[in-house]
Amino acid sequence: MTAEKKAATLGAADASPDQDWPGGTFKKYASSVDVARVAGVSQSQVSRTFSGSSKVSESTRKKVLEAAERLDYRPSLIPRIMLTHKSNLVAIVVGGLYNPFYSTVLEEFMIRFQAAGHQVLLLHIPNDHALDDVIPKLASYRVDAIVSALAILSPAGAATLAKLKIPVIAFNTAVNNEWVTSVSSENFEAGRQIADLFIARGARSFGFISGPSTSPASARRREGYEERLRERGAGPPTVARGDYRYEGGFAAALSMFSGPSRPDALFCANDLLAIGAIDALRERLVLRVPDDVLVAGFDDIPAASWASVGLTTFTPDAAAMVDETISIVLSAANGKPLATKPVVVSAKLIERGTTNRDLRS
Amino acid sequence: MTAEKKAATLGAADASPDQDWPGGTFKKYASSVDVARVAGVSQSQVSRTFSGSSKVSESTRKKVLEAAERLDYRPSLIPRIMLTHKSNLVAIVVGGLYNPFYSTVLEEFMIRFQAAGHQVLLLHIPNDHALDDVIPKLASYRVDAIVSALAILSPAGAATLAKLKIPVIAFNTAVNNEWVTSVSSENFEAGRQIADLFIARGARSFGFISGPSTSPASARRREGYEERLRERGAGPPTVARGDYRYEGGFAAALSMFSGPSRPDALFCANDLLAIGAIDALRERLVLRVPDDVLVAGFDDIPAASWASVGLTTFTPDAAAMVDETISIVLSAANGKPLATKPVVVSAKLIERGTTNRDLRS
DNA sequence: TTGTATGCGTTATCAG
DNA sequence: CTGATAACGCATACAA
Repeated sequence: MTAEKKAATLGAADASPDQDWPGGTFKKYASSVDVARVAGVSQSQVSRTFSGSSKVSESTRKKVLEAAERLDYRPSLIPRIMLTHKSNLVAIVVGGLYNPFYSTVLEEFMIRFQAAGHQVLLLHIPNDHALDDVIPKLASYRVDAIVSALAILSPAGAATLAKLKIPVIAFNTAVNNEWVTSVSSENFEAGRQIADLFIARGARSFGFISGPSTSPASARRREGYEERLRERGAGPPTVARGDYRYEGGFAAALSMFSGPSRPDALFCANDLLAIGAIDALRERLVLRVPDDVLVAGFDDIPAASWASVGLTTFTPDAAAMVDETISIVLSAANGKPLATKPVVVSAKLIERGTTNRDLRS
Repeated sequence: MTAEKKAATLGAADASPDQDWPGGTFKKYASSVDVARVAGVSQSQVSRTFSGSSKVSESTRKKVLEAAERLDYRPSLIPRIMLTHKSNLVAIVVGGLYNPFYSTVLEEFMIRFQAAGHQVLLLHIPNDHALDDVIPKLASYRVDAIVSALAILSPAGAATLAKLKIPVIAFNTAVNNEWVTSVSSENFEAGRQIADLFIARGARSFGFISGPSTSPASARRREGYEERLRERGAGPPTVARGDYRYEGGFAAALSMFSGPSRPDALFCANDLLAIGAIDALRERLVLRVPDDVLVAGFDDIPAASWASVGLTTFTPDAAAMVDETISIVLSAANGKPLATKPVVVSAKLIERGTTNRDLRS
């Protein structure tokens, strides 16, 4: 009876399998069964024609292709996911796309994943706390792997992710556990390097504008900076807290330079903060950069190399980081266990005009 | 026999349904059947417990939840897609995330779609030509709708998309057809407004730096600008072609001001171009902005309001555009036909220091 | 309230 | 080379 009914239904569908019906029923997609009927072959042959692997006679192939064309048939990937337990879906979790560093990296990821035959499921997490909201989605769509491109990912957040038993690659945050591997840039060493540069350029007193208090990257950069300053016999830096945004850098610089200690070198946890600080210095405090204050950032966002900015900063080897991440994801997606050792990519110091008058355009 | 075998398999799985097996077999996710067995109830009851709608006795419910917890069970959405023909997946197709305008909009979309219970499948298209590569993916994952946030979408590209018979919303590009609706900002009128502003600020000769030649938005902005200049009795603007990027604006300004005609007002098709042009003017040509040249852009990206930039520009009402897009997508996802009339949202002129000395910080 | 049976659109296996 | 048929994991109509 069911077969009967189906035959009738599809008899009608033959002519127009994806149109409105009198009753309002709407058959959106033709299935391989529909195509098979129109082509006069078995459903298996349709499947084989489209999967390409098996061999199908030329005549059958032609019939199938014609029917498929007529019916606008597109094979669905959904059933395949059920069979193979692989969705070919990779989740990328992002926080602040306002930071050009992350949007650039995201774009790079998309391009690379697409090239590798994976699709990207994009998720947004405003803060670590909201992680719980997206966890269910991640599992429900059976994503093969998760890339966390969050500026902030706490160990607790990482633990939550690990419960999913889906491989997680933490991009730019050095957290690790059984299911979480990290790919991040060298932060501590960068802090040390910039301290040396500042001193070489003649600075005597130092400042630091941090990211959010919960950012491990910001903390590491600061630690390296402070350690090296200590080693070189300089006093500890004055510290103000920013939020990784332009406005935060602007405000932090304003308050820092309204205080008693006015550093003559300022390291900021990222470029947006640094640009905000420079603007506060130049436009509001009428201080000259680099003549009165040296400034450096981290990320090498496009604006850092604008002629009007010329910001000394660190270029994380984003290409290498993306490469590493992709290869980890691909092997994880192939079922191989995660290599648990964290990957650390070095960041290269780029000196521009904000620490060197000779480099001003 | 099959049942026999399955029982055996799952007998083992009971204890550890998602662990490595001696043979290397790996059962990643527990299914509702597994949970049912452990809980000692039928699979239907598990389904009912998790769908929430039907009524399940408290005792059954508790047994199911306990078993699910033990097995780390997460219902899969995949079968549901097969049943309902709705994936709850919305594809967002992006091109240049290097433009902060688009990355900001993308972030807004993600937040809104997630709140509405949809997931975002992100696709990248470097150029209109590459559209064909992603079309199959779009159909294969049975996305409910497609949002095209491409800076450039040709009518031909739109036609290609339409063949999918999936509702498409073209964001910021005014192309339309049976399956493609557009939500874009008012471009022509903006061009007219900026012409008036330039004239009011005393400009006599005019320039325009365009986006890529294929960008309809750029073309419309230019048309409005030229029309109004003509109406006001000014000569036609000198035109140079950029590419929507900082570097393009920089180079275009350089070449334009090396030529015979040096405009004293310059309208750029977007903010990145404008900022590049300003830097070329100030840093390389030693011209003052706004004293020697007035400059305006379009998009109101964050950098436009930086103290060091202070760019006069147009704010597209991005929130309203996203709102409109979301509501179209949601109704389309509910099976309603597309309302085919294009939506146009006005953009608001924001005057800052690059056209007005009094507004310099 | 609970259990049984069926279908969704593929791929894979196994006979012809 | 081709065609049946059995899964995959869930939702749901139907029977109990």
